[in-house]
Amino acid sequence: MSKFSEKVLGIVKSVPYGKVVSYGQVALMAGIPRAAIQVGWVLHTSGHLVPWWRVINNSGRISIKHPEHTTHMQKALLEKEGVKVTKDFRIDIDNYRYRPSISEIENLSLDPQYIENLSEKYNL
DNA sequence: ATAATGACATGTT
DNA sequence: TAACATGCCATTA
Repeated sequence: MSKFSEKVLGIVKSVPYGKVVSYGQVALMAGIPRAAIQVGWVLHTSGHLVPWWRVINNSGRISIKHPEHTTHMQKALLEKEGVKVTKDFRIDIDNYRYRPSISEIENLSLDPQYIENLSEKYNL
């Protein structure tokens, strides 16, 4: 298990009930800004340990390629937490996005430039 | 070591 | 809004 995987799992675990994050945001918080797809890989392989359904893509959609069940299951899981998901799997991500606190960001021991990126991109 | 694969992001049509 | 192209990097073959 790589450090990247451990960080990703830790971050996803810290996403509170009823909130969501984007793959890109998780990647950035893990210290590798453009590794969004690797976040997906980690969740795919080790996702049973963490609230993977709170991770969606940055356009506010559930874009899991896996046919059938998983997308519907994710929709159901999110709705159970009070997150509105439309029939075509759209989510108001700005409204539901998890914005980590300063202390949580410091916990990740990120480079200062990444912290700046975070606040710029996601309006922390 | 190289090449292919992916639960993605971003910018351009 | 959607579709396409390119960039990215951990993992696997």
